Amino acid sequence: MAHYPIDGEQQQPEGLRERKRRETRLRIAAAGMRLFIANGFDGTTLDAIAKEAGISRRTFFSYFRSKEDILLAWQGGAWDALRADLLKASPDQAPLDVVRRALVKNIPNYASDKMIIIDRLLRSTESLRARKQAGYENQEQALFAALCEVWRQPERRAALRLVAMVSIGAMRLALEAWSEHDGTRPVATYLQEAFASLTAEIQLAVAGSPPAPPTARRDDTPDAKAE
Amino acid sequence: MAHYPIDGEQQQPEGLRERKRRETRLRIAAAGMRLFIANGFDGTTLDAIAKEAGISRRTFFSYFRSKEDILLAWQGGAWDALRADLLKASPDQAPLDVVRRALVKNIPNYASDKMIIIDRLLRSTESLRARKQAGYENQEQALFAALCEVWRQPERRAALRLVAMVSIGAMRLALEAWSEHDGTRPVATYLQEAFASLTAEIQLAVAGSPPAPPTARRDDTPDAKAE
DNA sequence: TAATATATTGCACTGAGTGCAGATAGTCAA
DNA sequence: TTGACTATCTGCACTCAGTGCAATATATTA
Repeated sequence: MAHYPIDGEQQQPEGLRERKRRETRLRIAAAGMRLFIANGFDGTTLDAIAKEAGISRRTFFSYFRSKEDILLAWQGGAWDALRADLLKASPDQAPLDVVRRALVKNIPNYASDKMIIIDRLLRSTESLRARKQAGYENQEQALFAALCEVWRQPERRAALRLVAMVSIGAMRLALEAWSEHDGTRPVATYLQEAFASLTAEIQLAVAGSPPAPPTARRDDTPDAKAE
Repeated sequence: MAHYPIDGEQQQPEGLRERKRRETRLRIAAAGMRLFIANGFDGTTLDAIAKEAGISRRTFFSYFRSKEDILLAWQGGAWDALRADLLKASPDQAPLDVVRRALVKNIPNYASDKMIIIDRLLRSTESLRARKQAGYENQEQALFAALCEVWRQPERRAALRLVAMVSIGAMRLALEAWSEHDGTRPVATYLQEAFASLTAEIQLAVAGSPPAPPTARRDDTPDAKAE
């Protein structure tokens, strides 16, 4: 749940202890990254990272829970700005529109230069790929929670859950396409296209479907009767 | 990619070797499941599983690549029927409608009795949760591939990708809700509601949005200019 | 039955992650 | 500045997942 950004500024006067701790964390993250890029994720041992960062192997685990966490720590950051934008919205607007606008505005923060490198590393191992996916699910939950703060009617919760799913999904596909093209076009373009394409497909489905009231329909076979 | 089902029948006359191999695999999977349920996933060692299944620890790895794979092997199965239904569809129909119908018809196969138990185990550990998520992404890819076989126009690929994302996402949320309520209502209900709710939200967004041609719009800020 | 292919096993190894206890260093009050 | 107090760092020993290798056992086929 805690999202430990790599660098986070604080306003309280900071003791020496806290400063060193922050610096050490940063140093470990940087060392890990350097080694991952040089030798790959699996080719980098914790001993190597600890040595590079100038700490003992044991101490590593008081900063990161696992080797994978180093990589994941480089991912956070843009969420706070996004969340702030969402909370500014009025509940009169359509949730999906609000999220779309907020995402389009903030997605460049997600898609920085190093993101492509991190992304490549995240693809290198099965368990990392899995964790990356899980990260999207966490963002979905966070987005859902934020939406619930704006649209407070309990009867809309299910719909908001869907909106969160669709939005994070669109973002994921946009980032995927962007990363695949090495960031030649801006991410926001892919994202806009995704939302537009989604709308088009839904309207196509509504048009081609039997007269469809906005509530659940009862055609098709609701129970398992397959062959 | 290979989806090793727990039990798969074959038509070729089966040698003794193959039969024993199949039986052993099944025995390991069952032993693992029994122990996971009794002692939890983390509380079950490979030694224990090997002993329970009557094999050596080393042999385990010639049947499963990891402890987690045991759990994931219990998940496959329903995909083939779903795929067959999809390939029957005509390209004149709306993709999203086709997928919705196919999913509603086949989802009971996904949501069997033991699924709830497996699901509970999959939630127990972070890395398992991550793998479960990754599983959905694989299904998304598989669904996308199937859709591309029916709607062959290359210019629709992006839209089909979106349809796959939305559909698997809706399925995921439906299964989640179903599992959370211990399967009291049929899964198909949740799924229908998800699709209906999704359609409603999109139409809400289209209605409240500035006059929106079906292609990407140019309002909002397409490039990084945030604060 | 003999020759060959494949499965099983034990052994030794690497590497991630944890518990514990002692050393080290920052903090704060007198 | 000193001296308690507390958080952090470290080494050590341990568990467990997973792998490479070579020897053995079992199935297949001629």
